[in-house]
Amino acid sequence: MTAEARAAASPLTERQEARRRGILQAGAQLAGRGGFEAVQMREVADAAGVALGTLYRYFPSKIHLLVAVMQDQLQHLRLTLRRRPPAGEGPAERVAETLMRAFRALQREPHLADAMMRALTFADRGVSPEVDAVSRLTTAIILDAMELEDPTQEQLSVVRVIEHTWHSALITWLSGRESIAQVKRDIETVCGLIGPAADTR
Amino acid sequence: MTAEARAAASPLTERQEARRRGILQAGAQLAGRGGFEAVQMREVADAAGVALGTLYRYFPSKIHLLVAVMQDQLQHLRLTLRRRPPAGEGPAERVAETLMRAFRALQREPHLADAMMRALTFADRGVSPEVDAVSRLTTAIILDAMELEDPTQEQLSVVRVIEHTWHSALITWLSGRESIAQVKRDIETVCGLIGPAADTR
DNA sequence: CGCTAATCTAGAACAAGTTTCAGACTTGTT
DNA sequence: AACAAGTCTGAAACTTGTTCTAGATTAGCG
Repeated sequence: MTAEARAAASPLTERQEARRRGILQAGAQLAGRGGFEAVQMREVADAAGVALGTLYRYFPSKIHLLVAVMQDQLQHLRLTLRRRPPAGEGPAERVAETLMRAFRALQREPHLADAMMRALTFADRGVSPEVDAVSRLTTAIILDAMELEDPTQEQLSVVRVIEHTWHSALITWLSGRESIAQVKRDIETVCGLIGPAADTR
Repeated sequence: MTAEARAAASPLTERQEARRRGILQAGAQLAGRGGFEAVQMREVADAAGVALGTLYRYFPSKIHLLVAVMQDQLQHLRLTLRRRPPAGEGPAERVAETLMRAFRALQREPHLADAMMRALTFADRGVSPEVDAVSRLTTAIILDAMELEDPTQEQLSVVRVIEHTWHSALITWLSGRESIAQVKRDIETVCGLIGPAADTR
């Protein structure tokens, strides 16, 4: 548990922490079974052994819940990547490899991916802080892969464009309008923006 | 045969065409006033002077309706662009100019933009044909700006990446997590993929 | 321990998207 | 003109996200 979470909201007790985790797990499980629409708040509450009102105290909407699930998944991904970092030669290759690894993980759980991505892009201003946390995590993962400490404005814009492409390509794939091969190509294409070697000229 | 297949096959009568336009206009008007959530199907039906069941016969869901509104807007945009094409020197400049013009138009109607974009990215497989039509229109607008007749696979992937960036940057702007200036920079950055003039690599 | 405030539960209630249905109206055909 | 098929209306019903309430439970504290 981070110090920020403690500072932002009043710290959760042990049982509350357990409840929160149970809710997240129930949500992820239902999402994995049937995607966004299968995550029904009454069922989540049931599966987590918690009253509906309590669920809403922890996560003020279905979108909040699914964005939190996504944050959870990204944290796992980041740890996995720390243990086995991408092995490409340049930053562009490493970012592409990182995203393709994430993509393959999502392909194994397309329903979960559907629920998370739909929630993320449908989120309105009321969920901005949470969506922003997800976005910062994604940025951090990409910057990790680039092995960049101190990005310039241009590099940050490139990273944003990569994130945009990543999100939108996933959505397009999930709705059946783009193939796995096309997503792969899109990722490789956008990674071309990173440039083959930033400081050779 | 499905209802859609029939609708696509058999042309609408005059009155039906008028009803359809009335519904689209009512939808766009409500969307312009209060965004996605302000488009309530009962109100749309009311404003269009049509029964709820009829509204659902023309547009089988709120998402379908808003995606159709978007298609309508894109068709207008394309005509406008035909009349006054972008004047940049290279394809990259012209695409950026085109997208920035569209962006400025959306800034004038942020609520409408919200309703259309949220519908577009939230659409599931059941709306794929309609979303695909919007996507093809967008692609056509970009290819128009590039003045490209016969794009290669690589060029098509670049166009897809531009579209992804365009959609996702708009969503991010609409939810208040990215500024107008950042969206502009993202557009210019991704247009860098088009390559300055003739590619020499 | 005993008190107070916060939290949790069960369940009803509400809101908006969607479905359904019986009856009225249009349209095209003979 | 008369009929059959399809379309539209008005209204109720159903679904699922969200809110609300009254009472039970828990946590922190003197």
